[in-house]
Amino acid sequence: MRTTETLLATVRETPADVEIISHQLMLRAGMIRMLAAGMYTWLPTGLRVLRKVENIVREEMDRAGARELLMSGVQPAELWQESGRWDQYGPELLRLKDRHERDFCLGPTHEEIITDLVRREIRSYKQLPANFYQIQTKFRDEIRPRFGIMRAREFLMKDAYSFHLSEDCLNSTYERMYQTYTRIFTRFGLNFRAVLADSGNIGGSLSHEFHVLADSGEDRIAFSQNGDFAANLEMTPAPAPAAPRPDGQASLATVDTPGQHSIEEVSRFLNVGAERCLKTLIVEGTDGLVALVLRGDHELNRVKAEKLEAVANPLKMADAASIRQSVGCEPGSIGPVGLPIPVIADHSAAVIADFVCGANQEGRHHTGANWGRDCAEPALADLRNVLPGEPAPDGSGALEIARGIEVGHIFQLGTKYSAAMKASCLDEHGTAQTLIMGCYGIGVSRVVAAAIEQNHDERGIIWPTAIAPFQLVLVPINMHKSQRLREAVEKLYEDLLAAGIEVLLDDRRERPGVMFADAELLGIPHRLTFSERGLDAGTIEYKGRRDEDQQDLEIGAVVASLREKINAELAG
RNA sequence: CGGGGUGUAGCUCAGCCUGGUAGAGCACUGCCUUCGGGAGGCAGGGGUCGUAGGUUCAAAUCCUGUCACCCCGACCA
Repeated sequence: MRTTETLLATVRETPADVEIISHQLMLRAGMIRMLAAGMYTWLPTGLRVLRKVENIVREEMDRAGARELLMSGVQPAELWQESGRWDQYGPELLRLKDRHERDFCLGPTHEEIITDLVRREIRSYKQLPANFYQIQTKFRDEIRPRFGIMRAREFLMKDAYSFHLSEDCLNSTYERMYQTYTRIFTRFGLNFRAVLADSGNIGGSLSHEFHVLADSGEDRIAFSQNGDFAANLEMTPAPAPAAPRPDGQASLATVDTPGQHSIEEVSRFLNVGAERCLKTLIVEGTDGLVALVLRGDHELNRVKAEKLEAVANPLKMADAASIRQSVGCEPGSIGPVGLPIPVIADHSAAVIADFVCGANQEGRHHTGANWGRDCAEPALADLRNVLPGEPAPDGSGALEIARGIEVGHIFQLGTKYSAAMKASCLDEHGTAQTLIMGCYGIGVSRVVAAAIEQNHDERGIIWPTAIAPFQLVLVPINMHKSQRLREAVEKLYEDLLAAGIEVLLDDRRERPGVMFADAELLGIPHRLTFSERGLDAGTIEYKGRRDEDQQDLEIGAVVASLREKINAELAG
């Protein structure tokens, strides 16, 4: 393709108000433009990347025996009412009425539609297992769309749904999808990890998330060095305390701590390590307020807390007014001693003796406090996030914690939808059996943003070759001044195309600096610079996007050399 | 939805406090020079200052409503 034949739309300045790097670079590289909150137009350059991602997903899904179909983006309310989700889903489901006042919604996901299709079309166990997928635009009316394409309201998703008559069969397809996802993200050329995920409220079901590792990721994942253990941080059990609680030595004292509220402040003020202080968080419970007690240097894990029976789900921190009412003091000076509400302590908070905690009076703390003596023994639970270096729960070594962007999620659904919607089929005995389902999602458009988060530098994007908008950019220097150069460039361009290389010829009458800057911003992995000088020497300059320096290649060998480099990268 | 912020040229912003003829840089158009890392000169085009109302002789500027967007909190691919 020639630059003059497309809409390059690169911009030099970073738009204001744009927070994350992938969003900035997608705007600057002319990949997307915002239409409304969380809704974007994909410009030609961006669409090329999106299609690359999409095609890899499609190839691998096909290879795994899944069949592509395409469902309507607008869905009738009846099916959602049948599954019960019309009432459950909430405002994230964008509802609309047609001219006959019939209810519809914009599809945020397609379980209802596929289940309806399958119950009509599949009648015999001989047709199973079946796995159907589509690559299609989804709409979720997010409370707060942000980060550009990363969390858009309208986004492109690959969603697959599998159907089975036995758990074993589901497990085997699930495993196949796990392998397929691993292949897909490997082919993208991204650094990723599959982790065990929260299976939510659907009892006992297995679920894995696939994360692209990037410091800007919103999720935290924990994994052991040898890779045997990998889970979302919210799902990672904290290790039990190494030693039992020692006997308390100190006696309970009350000290003035004027204006000291946070653990850091109190710990510094009293010159006591944070691990000897207790952090008391007041949350809404199922029956009044509940206190959650953690070691000062530990962090509350919301998901773990939510799973406790006594704690409201979703987790909600109590507001200052209700704390004042039931505890009689401001947040920041609260502790378990004399606290008039139920106390649940994290295991490692419960083995500390002679601890520091709030005295439930503004500006005062206790020192030398002890469980059992100064306050009741607390209920125990795992409430905290694990820390880097702590042992993995399966004994596979020390844990590392990294940030990730969730780009894929596979899930064993069981019979949640098939039971509600009466989707069954006959088994080999002629008996109707409720279908067992799995579902498998990839955020296709999010992959594009995640790839940029993981691969960029101060000059712009650095695409992995497999998903780059172009594999190669050809930059002629002062082509307008030399007919001889123009002819050589055109010839080379044709040869590269003939060799199947996706090449962008920058045929603008621009100065070299402008073309170099745009090529780097666009993140094209390979660059050839062709000048009259090189023509005389019989060479062309080559530079990889990550390279420091250029190197000269013989003109005659350029096409084969590039073909080889690109093939090697695609084979990855 | 709650809290905070911003709307002035395609983009980045100044002007607003203290009301008095709408500005700069980049981008765009034309001409000249320049030509291997985002060139320079000259000449242009382009804004009912988000929007509706109010105060005033006079509103980008003050007041009220409203809309949009951004940032911080509960969801998810």
